[in-house]
Amino acid sequence: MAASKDSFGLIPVRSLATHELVLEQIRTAINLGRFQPGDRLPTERDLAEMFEVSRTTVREAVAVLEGESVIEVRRGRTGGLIVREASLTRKEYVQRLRQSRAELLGIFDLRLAVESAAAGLAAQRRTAKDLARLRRLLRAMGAIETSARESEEAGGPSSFSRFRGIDSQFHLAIAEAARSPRLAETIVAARGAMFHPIGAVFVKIEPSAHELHEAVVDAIDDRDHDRAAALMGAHIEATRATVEAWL
Amino acid sequence: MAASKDSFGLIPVRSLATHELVLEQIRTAINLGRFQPGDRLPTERDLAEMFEVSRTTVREAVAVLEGESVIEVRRGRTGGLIVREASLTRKEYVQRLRQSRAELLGIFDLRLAVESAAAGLAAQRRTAKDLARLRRLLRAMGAIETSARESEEAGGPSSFSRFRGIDSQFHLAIAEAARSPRLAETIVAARGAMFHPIGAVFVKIEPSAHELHEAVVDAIDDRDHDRAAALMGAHIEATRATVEAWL
Amino acid sequence: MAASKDSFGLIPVRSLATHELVLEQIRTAINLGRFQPGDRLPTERDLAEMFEVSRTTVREAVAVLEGESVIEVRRGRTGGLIVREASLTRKEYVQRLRQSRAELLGIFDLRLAVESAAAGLAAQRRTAKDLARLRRLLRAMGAIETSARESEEAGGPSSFSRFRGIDSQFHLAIAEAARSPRLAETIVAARGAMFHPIGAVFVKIEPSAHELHEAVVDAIDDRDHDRAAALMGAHIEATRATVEAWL
Amino acid sequence: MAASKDSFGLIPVRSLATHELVLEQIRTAINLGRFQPGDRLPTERDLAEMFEVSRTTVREAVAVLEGESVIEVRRGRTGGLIVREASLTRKEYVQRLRQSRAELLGIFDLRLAVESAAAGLAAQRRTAKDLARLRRLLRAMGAIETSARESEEAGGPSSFSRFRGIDSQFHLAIAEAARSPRLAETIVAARGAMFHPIGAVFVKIEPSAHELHEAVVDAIDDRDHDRAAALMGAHIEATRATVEAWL
DNA sequence: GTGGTCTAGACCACA
DNA sequence: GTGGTCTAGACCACT
Repeated sequence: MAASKDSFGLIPVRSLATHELVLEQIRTAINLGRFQPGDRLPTERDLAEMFEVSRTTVREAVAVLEGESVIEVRRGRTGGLIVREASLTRKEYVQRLRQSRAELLGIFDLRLAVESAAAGLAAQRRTAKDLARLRRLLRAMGAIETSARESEEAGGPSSFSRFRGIDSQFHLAIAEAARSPRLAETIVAARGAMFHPIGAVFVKIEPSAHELHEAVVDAIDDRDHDRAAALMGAHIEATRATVEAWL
Repeated sequence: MAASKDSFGLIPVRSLATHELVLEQIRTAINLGRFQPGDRLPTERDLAEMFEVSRTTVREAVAVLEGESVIEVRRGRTGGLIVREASLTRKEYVQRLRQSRAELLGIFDLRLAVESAAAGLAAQRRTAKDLARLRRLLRAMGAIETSARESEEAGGPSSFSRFRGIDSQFHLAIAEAARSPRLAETIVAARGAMFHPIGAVFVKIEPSAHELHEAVVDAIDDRDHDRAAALMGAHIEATRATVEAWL
Repeated sequence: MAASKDSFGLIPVRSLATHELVLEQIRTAINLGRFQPGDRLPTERDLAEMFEVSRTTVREAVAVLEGESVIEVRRGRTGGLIVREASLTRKEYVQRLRQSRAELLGIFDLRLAVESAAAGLAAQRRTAKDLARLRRLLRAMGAIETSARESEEAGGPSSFSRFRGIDSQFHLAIAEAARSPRLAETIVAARGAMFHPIGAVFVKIEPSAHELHEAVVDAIDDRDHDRAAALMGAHIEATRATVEAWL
Repeated sequence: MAASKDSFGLIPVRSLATHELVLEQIRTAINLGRFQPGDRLPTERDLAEMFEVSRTTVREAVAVLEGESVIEVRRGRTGGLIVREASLTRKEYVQRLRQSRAELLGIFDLRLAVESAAAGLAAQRRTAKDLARLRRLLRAMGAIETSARESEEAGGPSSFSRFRGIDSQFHLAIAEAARSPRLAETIVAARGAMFHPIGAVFVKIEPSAHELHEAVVDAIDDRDHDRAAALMGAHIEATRATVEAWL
């Protein structure tokens, strides 16, 4: 990125093959919790249609994910592409995370910038519908947290996983309420990048998360730009601290 | 961006050919003023090395830029790839800008977020060397502005063009001082996107720009995170206002 | 051609790029009817082998032909390079022909010289096999003419197109029977040049053509040099008259 | 030229480098006698201008000709590119000719076709000026023949060489009088090809040549198409017979 | 098994 | 020592 005197900021390019793009989208969707362990992905035929590519290309991506044990391919009438439970232990994950520590913490600089800004803009530009959606997502997360606390181990990882899915939806809903496609796009990319080294890891729900989520939504409700931005910033800083503590 | 219920946020992919990536990098470098009208780009062989691609691939990109009259190709020992003067009149530019008005203003949401954050982080993380570089760039911009004011027409567009080149260096220097590669990358992308619909247009230097630049650097000098971020925000808002006024 | 005193007959040279040579051969083969509308050209790999050039070079020629809508490029296993129907109306063709009237009529001087000579030599040098081939081609042309007359519109342009293909084969078969490579080469070049301004135009079959074709073959059968040459001359003069009438 | 069933008449291409084209033009001009032994070629600078190429390219061609001892490069004020005497003995030439016997005789088929046709057309289309030029060339050839006969060896090869130069001019003058650029072009190419394997060989002047030349011009003068064509045909057949006798 | 793209290296024409 | 062109081989996306 540095514009060193001789290179004029021109840096090596690498063209991503179509199946790599498909792979990344599916992988990110799983990492963001849009597909939960046990869920079935759309059929290859549908995926090909969504991505506007041929089935061959989808199959190449699917083959990689199967090779990584991220999904399981079941044949026959009841078959399909099934998302598997994350197979690494938490210890193994932390191991992997440490290897991309700098990268991971760096991403928080970006998230802090764009998600705070998005929360601020959302406070100014949100519609009643946006607000209703945020409240609905808050309730859903609350329910998961409660049930998780009650049966400490019962749902275990699975409840974390569901939490992460809804958490992602929540952050993206704020990005949408900010009515700024570029900003939203950057947020998605940053979140995707954050989960990339992690995979669909089970994340301990940090205690403050739910409270801060609610506070952000209240600020957005009040159309208070600065408070919304500040609270979102605090939330992300708290997450950064939690992650940093693991490493 | 919207994760509509059925599509799970999966969107059509389009693999960018290597030569398209090369094209965009060269185009952006010109738009950011890293190459001025009359400048020679690196030779095709050097570009190929920088991008880590074959000369063939570079040539495909070069052919497009030549077709668009962005560069001129001269043969022989004294030849090379020469950046041409922007050929559109200001009126024609404004015309074109209007067609991408929404896109253009949307980019400012992103710039505001990431460049303010970068300025804030720069205040915390900058080295003495970063500071010296910023001061140097400020002086260079001051000199251009002074000479431009004195001889209203003399340097004309050319002085604007040089100004834009240094202005870009200034903003990127702040991004670097923030020590956050992801943030810097996003800033480069946002600035590149901003100039995309514009091309290497000559831009009226807004009066407040120089003062705000200096104020930002002073805040960075003082290691004052919030003031640096706020002033950078003000600068970008002022630029947005200027652009909006044209449209 | 004039050897003006000062220039010693030395004229500017222009090196034809390999892909231009490839282009002209393919274009000429289509114009001569060796490939009919709807036909598939050999694959790019096969063309490269035939021309003894790299696929890259073939592709440059293919790109031009696609740009001119002479061929259509279809991808995938069932794809290939498909010759398209000529898209101009007859009126448009005549328009274009008029612009190269002098060039076109001039070519007939050359055709008259070389094709008459070839017919004469063929009468002297032909083998039984040559003769059988000529008779076979005569029958094929007769069949097309008959069917075209019966169903005035049915086959329409398509029957003209097939006729032209076989007509070309007929004339080249005589050139081959003359056992003179230089002469044959010149005949091919002249016929190619003749069709160049025309493209794969549909040509009204002139009434006398078939009779004269038969008479020429009879003379060749009889080993009558002068009669063969004279009849071929008459045939070409008749064609010239037909073309001249359009202009 | 055979359109073998599988190859569709498509044959290997070979792109001629610019310096090869230059080389061939200079070589042919020498072979046709446009430049005589001892003559100076135009300067490299002038040749570059005539051919519309750079001096470098001319120099490459010149280097080859020098390497073949066809010309001699003299430096300094009195220098230039000097055409040398043919250095092979007649025996060596005949040796070389035999190797291209078939090629050589084949060329006569083409010459017979196009030069007879040109003579015929010249009879129809010649102007008074064309005629005067032909008569002038006849006289020049007559003068050389007379002087050559008188001093059998004196001028020796040199008088043959001059004869060949004027003979070429004569045949090309007829081609021009035929007012058919394509035909003229083919004649030049055929004559160039004929001399190619020979080089600037000294040719025994065949006895009948002068008489037939005169007879052809008389026929052209009388506007007698058929007689002109027939006599030119006879002349070329006689030349073919002479050449065949050597082989 | 087609066309679409890329690579690494080479030679040429030009100034 | 620049851009212009070609080669031989490879992998990819599509049908």
